[in-house]
Amino acid sequence: MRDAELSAALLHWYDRHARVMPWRVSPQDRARGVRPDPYRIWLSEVMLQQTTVAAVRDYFHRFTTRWPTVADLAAARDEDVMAEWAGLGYYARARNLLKAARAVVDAHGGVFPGRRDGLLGLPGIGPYTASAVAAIAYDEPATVVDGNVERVMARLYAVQTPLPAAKAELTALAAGLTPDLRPGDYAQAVMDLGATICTPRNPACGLCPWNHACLAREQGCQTELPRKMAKAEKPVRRGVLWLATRGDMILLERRAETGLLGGMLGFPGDAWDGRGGDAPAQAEWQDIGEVRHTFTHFHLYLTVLTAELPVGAAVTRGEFVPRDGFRPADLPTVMRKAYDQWRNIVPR
DNA sequence: GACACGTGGGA
DNA sequence: TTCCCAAGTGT
Repeated sequence: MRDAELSAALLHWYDRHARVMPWRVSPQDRARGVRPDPYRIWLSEVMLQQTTVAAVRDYFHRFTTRWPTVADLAAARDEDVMAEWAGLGYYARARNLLKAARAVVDAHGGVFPGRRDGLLGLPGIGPYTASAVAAIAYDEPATVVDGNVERVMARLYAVQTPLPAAKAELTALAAGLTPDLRPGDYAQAVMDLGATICTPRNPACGLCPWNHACLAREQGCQTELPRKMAKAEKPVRRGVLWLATRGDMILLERRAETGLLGGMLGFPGDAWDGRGGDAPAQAEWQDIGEVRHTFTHFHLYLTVLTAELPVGAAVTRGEFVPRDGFRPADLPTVMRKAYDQWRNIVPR
């Protein structure tokens, strides 16, 4: 099949099998002239970076309910946005989301750049997201290349080069298939194909609209593609978290703007590098057990220390807040694990 | 190119 | 339990 025939076959498949998502305009509605809201497309695409649709759904609903437009989001307080993002991970996304929203309001009059090149200039928008928003929201024939597309192209053309070296080749192959007609539907279609049919394990080749053109299937190597460079083993790191109370108050500390969990709320801790650190106060710290958490690039074993501080005690870090004035859900997951540990051991 | 950067779910 | 990974970006 020629490229144009492949694209047409995929769009035909998408017309019947498009997944329903809160931010998506169905191919049927789109054919009737319904346009997606660029704000919602952008927000969903940022949330979906390295994150599953299932994990994003509730966050997307809460964000769009609380901040229905980019102007609403631009006017939000940083701490509110970070709290709403808590648990979704990759917190630089939330920080960049706010920067981009404010840039759109301040520099673009509240209107998103209408082309891929303009979108690329916004914080948190890279090659993938710029293409996705341009294609889906503005029907620009931009080529989306995410993990799904890389996998689909590697199989369709039996590319044996391992990732990430194969990235440029896979991008070129994907670009060759991108149609001028319905590029927004096509972008979503090729990603849906990768997410539901051309899956990493056990691809459903029997249901694939491209199965007769697929070189990997012809060669029987589809489950081995795309090849990837072996990943380095995750090191183990250890550290402590100090969970202090004073009556009905609990000690919280806002983390530095950059780096791990940047900008998020948490409990004071050491640097988690085995070199120790300064406790927020002199006290008889009690060990209430270990919390385990795995980040992208290391395993973390945390010792949770707790103490009830007297009213006059000097506190050098963080801020006491009323326990009923903060929600554990505002914490990143590793901090929430420590909080849960404390709740289970020190009830009430 | 390499590495930092989260999380939860599935095999 | 452990590993892999899911609609990537910034440095």
